[in-house]
Amino acid sequence: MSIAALLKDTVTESLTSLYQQPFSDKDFQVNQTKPEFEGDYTIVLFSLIKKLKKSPDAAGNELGSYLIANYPHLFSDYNIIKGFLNLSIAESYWLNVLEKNYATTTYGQQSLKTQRVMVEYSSPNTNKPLHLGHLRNNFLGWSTAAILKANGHEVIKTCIANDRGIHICKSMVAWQLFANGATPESTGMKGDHFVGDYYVLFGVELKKQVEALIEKGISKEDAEKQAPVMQLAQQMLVDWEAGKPDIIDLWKKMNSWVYEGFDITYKRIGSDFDKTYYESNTYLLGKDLVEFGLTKGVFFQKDDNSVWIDLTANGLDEKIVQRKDGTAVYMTQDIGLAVKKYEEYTCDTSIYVVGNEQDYHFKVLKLIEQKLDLPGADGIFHLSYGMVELPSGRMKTREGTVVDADDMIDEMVNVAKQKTEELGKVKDFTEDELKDLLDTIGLGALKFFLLRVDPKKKMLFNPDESIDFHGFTGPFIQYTHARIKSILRKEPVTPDGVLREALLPLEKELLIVLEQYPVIIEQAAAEYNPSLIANYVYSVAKTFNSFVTEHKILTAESAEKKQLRLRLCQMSANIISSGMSLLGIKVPERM
RNA sequence: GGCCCGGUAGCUCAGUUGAAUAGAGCAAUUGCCUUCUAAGCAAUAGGUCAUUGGUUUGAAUCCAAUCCGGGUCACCA
Repeated sequence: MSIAALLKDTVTESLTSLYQQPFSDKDFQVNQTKPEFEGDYTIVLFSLIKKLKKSPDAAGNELGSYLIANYPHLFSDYNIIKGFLNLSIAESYWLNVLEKNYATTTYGQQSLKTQRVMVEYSSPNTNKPLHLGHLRNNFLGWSTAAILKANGHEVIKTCIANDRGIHICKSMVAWQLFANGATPESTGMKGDHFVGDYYVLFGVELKKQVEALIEKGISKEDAEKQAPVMQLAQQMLVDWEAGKPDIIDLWKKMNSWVYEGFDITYKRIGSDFDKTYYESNTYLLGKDLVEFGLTKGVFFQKDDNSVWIDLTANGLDEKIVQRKDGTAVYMTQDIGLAVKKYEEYTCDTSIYVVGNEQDYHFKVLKLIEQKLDLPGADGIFHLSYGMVELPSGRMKTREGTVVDADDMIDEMVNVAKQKTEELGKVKDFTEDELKDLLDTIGLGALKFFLLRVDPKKKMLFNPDESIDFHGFTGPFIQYTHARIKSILRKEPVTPDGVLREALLPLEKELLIVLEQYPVIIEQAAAEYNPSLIANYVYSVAKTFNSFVTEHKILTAESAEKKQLRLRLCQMSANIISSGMSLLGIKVPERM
């Protein structure tokens, strides 16, 4: 049990037996003691004084002396300052934590209620390469899945490929018009970038044609509909839905190029999926459910035959679920896909890692599933994350301000290369080892940068200031790990040494931080929030660095002290490595 | 306009189940490499926690109003 939980239980029990009336852990607060006061953990007494009708000091003294008298193995001392009961935890307790855990490599409590959880993330469009926003999505989804697994849940990672629709047809039309049969192979380009260029070309051509039409006195709105390229794209969508063989062949060919490109990127960033759904297979799903909803009276039909749901009673608007021509809209297929997912995996929770611009969509989706009384409806959870913005605002494809994922990764690895060469610490590395290290550092910097911020919040990326390698960053933590490993290579922990040495302040401080790791993992899982892990691992590295600068390990004052510190090193390295692995970040042995 | 989210140091962010003098990193200034990796450590400086009012022994945190920023309200996905 964690010290925080143990304190809550112990204080609750003590209050109950001391004052002969029931207490719960909601009657008081347990905080870590601020560094300027004596003690390790603090009980805030104010909320107790009403119930006890005593002054904070009187209650604190009674509780403090009771705790010391009854739990001598847990508490060594206490003091009271202005309504705060500061407790010093017995040294033997901390030493025991260290002795029990220094060699532990896998952390994470098995939850009492183990669930089967689906995490859908990534969800790319197959007409252009991934950008920085997708990276935040991928890292977040992957890490959330890893954190849930660490807590004992069964996790199924899924991806929905948005592989059909008018946007896909646009790049296909442009390829037909302008490519002259060029392929990724013939041009030596990565497939997703190759196709993405034609998507951009379509936009350029469309703009040209629209401007020409406007000059002839046609309204902008009409011009966009009448532009020849747009008509081609629309016709192509009709042909695709009709299954016209040459269109289907082209579609398959171009999508396969994109997937080849995605595979390279996914492999590089470590994204993987247990199951991929394709919109081309799922876009017709949900139509039966529209029928079902109509007979159930959840949906209603307008005069033009379009089908709607009225959510005004829930404070929302009316929402269309089927077009007047009977075809499915985005919402329709999502209603269907949710049911399909449940039928295939019967997950307790189904998480959608999707940007917060779709908050409304998912609110409506869940409401509809619930009103239709569909299985798994209550388990739907939209893990909504904020956009990655540039100093100029949102990234916009049309304005060419999109930060490409592959470029970003390459740049990070380049910076890693430059820094590593400057420092010249790994000159004896083989070419493969060096390449591995640079990937580890570059990607580590990028992942940490995107994961350290609360997912819910939008975040800013300034391309002019490349991602830092100092301070609150991935490389800082990786570096700390490498330094620890360097010490442990010189002298590993021996399993025998009995620890009796008194703990110095920095040793204890580190141990207190290390002890909190399991609680952090649980909390990160409960909140679906990897940034808690990132912040925590950083605090471990920071605390360790203060400790290791002040105290010698290999030339410690005594053999026992050396063993104690080696154990602290071991435990710190294990926890840093474990925490970083939950973020999908590798830690090097040397750097 | 309706609904949703946000506003904390020059910049990027923690802290938001109420609690001691609001914390980090970057940028600035200053020390520390003959001994375990200086991608490090130690220190200085930097704040009307958007504004106003309220609840409370106690408010960055809860409530109300206002101002500012973003998102969303498509027979697009």
